[in-house]
Amino acid sequence: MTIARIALDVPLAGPFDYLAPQLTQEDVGRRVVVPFGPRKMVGIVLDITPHSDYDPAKLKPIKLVHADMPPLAADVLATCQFCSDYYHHPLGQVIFTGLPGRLRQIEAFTRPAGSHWCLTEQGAHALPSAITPRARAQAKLLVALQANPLGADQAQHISANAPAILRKWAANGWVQRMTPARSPYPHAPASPSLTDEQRAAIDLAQSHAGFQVMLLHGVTGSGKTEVYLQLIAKALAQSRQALILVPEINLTPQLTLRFSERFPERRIVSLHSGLADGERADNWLAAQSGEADIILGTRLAVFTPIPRLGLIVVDEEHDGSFKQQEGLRYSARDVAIYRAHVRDVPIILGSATPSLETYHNAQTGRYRYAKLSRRAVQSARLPTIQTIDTSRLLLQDGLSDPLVNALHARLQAGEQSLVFINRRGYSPVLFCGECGWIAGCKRCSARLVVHLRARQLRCHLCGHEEPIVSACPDCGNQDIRPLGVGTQRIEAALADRLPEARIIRVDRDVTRRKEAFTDILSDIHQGKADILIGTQMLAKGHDFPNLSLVCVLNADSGLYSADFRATEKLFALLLQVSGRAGRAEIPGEVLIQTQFPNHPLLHALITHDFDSYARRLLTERQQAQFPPFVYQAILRAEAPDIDQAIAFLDRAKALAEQLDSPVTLFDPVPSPLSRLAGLERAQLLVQHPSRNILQTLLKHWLPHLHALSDRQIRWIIDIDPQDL
DNA sequence: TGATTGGACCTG
DNA sequence: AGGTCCAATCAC
Repeated sequence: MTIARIALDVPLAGPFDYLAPQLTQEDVGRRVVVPFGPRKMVGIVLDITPHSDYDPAKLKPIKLVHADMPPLAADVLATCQFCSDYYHHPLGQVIFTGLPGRLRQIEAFTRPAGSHWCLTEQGAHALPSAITPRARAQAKLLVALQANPLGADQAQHISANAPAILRKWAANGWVQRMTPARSPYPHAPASPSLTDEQRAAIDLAQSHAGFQVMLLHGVTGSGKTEVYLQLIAKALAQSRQALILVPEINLTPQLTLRFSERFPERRIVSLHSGLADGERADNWLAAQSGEADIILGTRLAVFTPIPRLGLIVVDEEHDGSFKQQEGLRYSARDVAIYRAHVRDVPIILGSATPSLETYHNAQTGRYRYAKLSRRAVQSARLPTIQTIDTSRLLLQDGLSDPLVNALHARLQAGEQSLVFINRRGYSPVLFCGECGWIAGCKRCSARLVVHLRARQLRCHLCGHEEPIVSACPDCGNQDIRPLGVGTQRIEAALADRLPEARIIRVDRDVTRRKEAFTDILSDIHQGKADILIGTQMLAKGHDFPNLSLVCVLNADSGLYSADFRATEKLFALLLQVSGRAGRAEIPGEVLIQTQFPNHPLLHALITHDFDSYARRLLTERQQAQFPPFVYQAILRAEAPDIDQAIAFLDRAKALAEQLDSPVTLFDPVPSPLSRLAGLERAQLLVQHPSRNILQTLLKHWLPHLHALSDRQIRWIIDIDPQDL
């Protein structure tokens, strides 16, 4: 008997056995269609064996073996197995989170034909005599095709009738679609001269050929990307492929452009959730087949099969978006390190503000460490950072006079300013001064945010919307006020106080339309704005050459937060926003409004001293037994009633205590946002300094929880959680 | 009375 | 997860 063990996209411990006499060991990793209960499903072959533990009489034969995709490579399956074990998620579901959606469907996938047209051999012979001299468009097309393959837009440029002509020729077999070939000896344009630090970083990265992790710690503008480019060039020269992971979709077009300028002959594909299904599958297959040399993508790209993988780069490695917050809660950065290990290739983690985990690993010598401490453009200096003490100043709509004056000065000088406030909407609270009522979301334990222009109250967590009330629903008081400031309020206040300024607001409310963000960025680059008001969106990776002043408004909430990671995140964010100021020839200035100008975080920021602040935070973490000195897992439970959730976690905790493990089990507590979209949430934190001991407990503990939870309670485990 | 809705059960 | 089966509830 030939039995195939198949992984399926179901939340069950697989795999499932099927009769598959037509398959051999070579077919491990193949895409197949199998009957599963009353339905058909796509599966991935994990193994071929002669025996099954399952009742042989109940085995069903597989229905179909797809040939539209080569088998998944062993290292991809190994990476999925690792994720399944480490994140305690069913293997089948791990494998399918890594597959592009189109390949999860039962139907076979046909890759779209190439984007370019070229002459077939037949066409090269037949066409010159087939075209009458009077058909001028056809003659011009033929001449062009004899020189080079033609893109659709190029062809259209030659003649508006080109698509019809080409279709006719294709029907005769004279032309065909293709993807333009790359020259085997690409001539990359001359790269800029390197700083000593860049040179040293490149040397260090190449000092060892196989697996090694290197942290590339470079201040904003120090030229990290140039280091990536040089290392990628080296990998490509050895006929290898490179995988580059970036935090957000927003950053991919810019980076793709920079890569394609440097490697004009190479095929660069991007992979992220913003792509159309077909394009994503096509790009994925281009990576798998080796056609693509550079694969640039967000976290999901870490699972892409890459046969000639030679280098992995994780850019902005500290960024929270590398951790998936639902389903398989993986950290793409950590999975990438595992993958690099399996493939025995180097991996570069780049950041201006490394995560404390990574920084600690670099300090202790587990990772190699290269630092770029100076900006690559000689004349560019780090911005000067100053605080404005708001504990003794009157604020108007959240703005102090010195800050408005500074904005005014830049406006006069014809330079751009950025006002950073990490809160969208008009104001975060609607408050009744009479009885203390605050507008809250009915489904979440969150406050409703005032959106003045839309005349709505919105919950930023669940999306609930309701009209703004004009009187307090509790006491009928007419005098209810918006408290606090958001981007919209700042926009209104500045429009009022600096009426001559052209102001652009950039937050999720304005960039909801698909192309909006790109349009806004291009407006900013063309100097169509004097003042930018923005949230995090503007903090990350965008160069504004004419920007010389950055103002930070509401940083204080992160200074004394209950979340132990808040200071790390705030410090990274502030350094990043500060980096927006003065990238080119203009010296930059940063102003931070704060009630706590003496906070050590702000001191470190002013002196641009990441290292001593990071070491300080690490000391605190060690004393308090927080990551990276312990490994954590959180059991999160969700139920209609908070008591049910807590009761479940209590039982779970009791069960864990019986397992006699040295891990620390904390008491179940309601989650910080305990009510979310109508369900109550609670959580149980488990931690231990040894990753192994923690994992061993989880392995023995989690399987018992299925028996413990009833239908009302949903639970998940979050390994290495980002926020508590 | 049949039609609608929810939950238990199962998948190789 | 997603389907099927079955029984309790519902509108007329």
